[in-house]
This record gives sequence, C-alpha cells and structure tokens, in this order.
Amino acid sequence: MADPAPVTTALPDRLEPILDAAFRAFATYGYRRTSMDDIAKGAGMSRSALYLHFRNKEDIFRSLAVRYFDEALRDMAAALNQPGQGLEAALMAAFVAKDGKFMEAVLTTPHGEELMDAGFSVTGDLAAAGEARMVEVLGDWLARRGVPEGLGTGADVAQAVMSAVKGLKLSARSLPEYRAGQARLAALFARALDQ
Amino acid sequence: MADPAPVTTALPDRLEPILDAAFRAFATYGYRRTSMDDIAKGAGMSRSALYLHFRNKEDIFRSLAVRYFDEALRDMAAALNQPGQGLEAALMAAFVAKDGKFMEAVLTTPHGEELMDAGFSVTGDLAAAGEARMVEVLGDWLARRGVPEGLGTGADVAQAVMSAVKGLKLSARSLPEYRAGQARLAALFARALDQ
DNA sequence: TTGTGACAAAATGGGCGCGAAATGTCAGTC
DNA sequence: GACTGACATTTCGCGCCCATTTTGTCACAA
Repeated sequence: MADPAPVTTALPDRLEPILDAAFRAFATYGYRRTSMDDIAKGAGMSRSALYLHFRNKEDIFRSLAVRYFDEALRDMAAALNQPGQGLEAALMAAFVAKDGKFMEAVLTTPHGEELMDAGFSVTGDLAAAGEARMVEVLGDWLARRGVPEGLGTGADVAQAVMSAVKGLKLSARSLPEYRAGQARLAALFARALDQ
Repeated sequence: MADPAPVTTALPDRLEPILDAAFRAFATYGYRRTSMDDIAKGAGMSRSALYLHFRNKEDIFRSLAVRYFDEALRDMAAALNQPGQGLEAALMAAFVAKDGKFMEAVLTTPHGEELMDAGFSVTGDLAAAGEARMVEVLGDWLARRGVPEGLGTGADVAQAVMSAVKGLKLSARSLPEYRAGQARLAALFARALDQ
C-alpha cells in the first residue's frame, strides 16, 4: 500500500502561516472587517506579498475552508475506523470530529455569526462538497458495516444522520448542550442500526 | 367530558378574514413590502378598521404565528394519537403535521426566505415557545409509550428527535426530498425506540 | 523566486435633502 | 360597536457628494 491516494489536498507549507494569520484576523474582526493589511501584518509580511500567493481575500477564505474540510474529513474517517469501539462510540466520535476546530472558534469569537454568513456566501459550494464527502465517508462505513432491512442504503442513512446532527446546531444554546444532543443522537441511531 | 381545556388559543371569528388576507399579502409581497393598506384591501375594509383589531403590522404577524402554532400543535397531537398505527407511521404523521401549511407556503412563495427572517425577529419568542410545546407533546407521548433503557427520558428523546427533523430543512432542496428525509428519520427513530 | 514601497482605481461609510409612501389617530357616520 | 375619510407625523428609498480606507498592480530590490 505504498503511495495511497491522498485524502487531504496538500497545501504548500509556505502558505500555512498566512492562513493561520488569516484565521486569527477573521476570528478577531470578522470577515468583512478584516483587511488584507490585517492579515499581512499578522503573517509578518507586506500586503503586496499576499497577492503573490492568493488572488484576494475571498481566495484566502476559501483556502481556509478547504483546509478545514480536509482536516475534518480526515479526522472523521479516523474516528470511525478506530478499532475496538462499539457502534455508538464510533458515531459519537465521528460527530465530534466532523465539526473540527471551527465549531468552537465560531462559538468563541463574537463574530461567529457573521463568519457563518460570510462562509455561506463565499464558500457555500465548498461546504456543500465537504458535507457531501462526509456523507459519503459515513455512508461507505455504514454500508460496510451493514444496514438493517428497510432503512435504505448506507448512503441514505448517512444522509439522514448527518442532516439530523446538523439540526442540533439550530437548537443548542451552548457547546455542552450541543454535545449532549450529539450523544443522544448517537445512542438513538446506534440502537436503530444495531443488527 | 364537557368543556375540556382548550388546546388552541381561541381567536374571535371576526379576525379570521383579516388574518387570511394578511397571510395572502405576506405570501405575495413579503413581510416588509406588505403595507397595512394591502391587508385592508384584501380583507375588504378600510385601513383604519385594522387598527380597531390589531395594534400594527407586527401584531398581525404575531397573531398569524399564534394561529399557525396552535394549528400545528393540535394537528401533531392528533396525528400521534391516531389509533391503530405503528410507531413509525405515528412519528411520520407527527413530522408532517408539525410543519403545517406554513412550510409549503414558504417553499411556494418567492418571499419565503424574507418571511423566515421576519418571522425570526418578530416572532422568535413565539416560535421558540411553539417548538417547546411540540417537544413537550411528543415527549409526553413517548413517555406514555415507554422509552428503552439508556436513551434518557421521553422529553430528552423528543428534544433530540425534533431537532433532528429540523436539520432536514437545511439540507433538503425540495419538498419531496424533505418528505423523504422525514420518512427516513421516522423509520430510524421508530426502530431505535421499539421495545 | 520572494518580497517591497508607491501609485491609481475602486469600494466604503456617512451625511444631507427631497419626494413618496406608510403609519397611527381622531372626529364623525351608519 | 364597527367602520370610514381625512389629517399630521414618521419612515423610506433615492441620489448625491465627499473623505477615507482598501484594493490590486506596478516597477524595482534582495
């Protein structure tokens, strides 16, 4: 198994500091209020230099999103395939991994809402693609594991499960409450899917 | 069983035509662009007359929301208590009833999004209260029915279930797709909750 | 290559005024 | 009591201008 297909879109190391600075700036000022200069300062270079690596602010934000989804997807796959855990634990681990560090950042910064909005309009396509890949990963995993009769394919169930978890974000008022909801759903779905 | 406690907040019959006209106007023009005159015309009376019954546009909208939630709650309770149906069918019927006529209206009118926004800011408290009552109804029903060990109380499960269903709205791209998602969740949760 | 400072162009935000539209109230009618 | 027309008031949308910030692109340096 030499040279497996890369799960993550490799990103040149040079760009990482820029993305880190951008993440900090976005978390501090929000998307709209962050200027290219803020990012440049944070990355310790001139504003002009940014344009050597990214076309504009939107491009930076999208790269950030790509990195985020790659990480979340990788973590989620790893969580599912962790050996020696039951169905419920696997689901719960996947639910937690799926949000990555982003969720906490959004809940921490005062600009979380604005960032979500910006994210929706600027990286809506990436988010859709990212979620689709997550559904696929979960779907394959469920299919390999086997889904009881009458519940549809693994993909069908994965779709429903992921969208159910998404619903928690609308209701939960805090991170612990959100986690509790995830745990409840993990328990319910595990019971439904147990052969 | 004379004089049972009213499940719905009774609304004077006289006001119904006004609310109907208001609903039509909101669906046609959106919340912001609907003037009191639009509603008055639709209800066949002068604008002044509206002020005899409602304080302002917001008051009308809120009354509309109250009526909607009352209906949805009543329909949902009725759907659950329909005799001779299995767990899965009961859940599915409840899921459908829970949205009432509103969901379809929002998906039909081009102003659905704006109406959702307006609804959120103007009737956010009512929506929260309405959903809480729905969770309560479902929770009681589940508790009476019995919830398997380790899944928490009926209220806990109801909370998770309702929030899961809410998540479908974010993913579904059409009404049929939305219904399919509801059906899938009904099947999953029914299986999880079967003793 | 990787970066810089300087420069022109564009976008942003705020203030102001104006006319049109919508609002809420009230004296008075049926 | 239910309703109306008319009235004063407020809000709205629009275009306009201007100062400031931000942007994207140079020619040029390490």
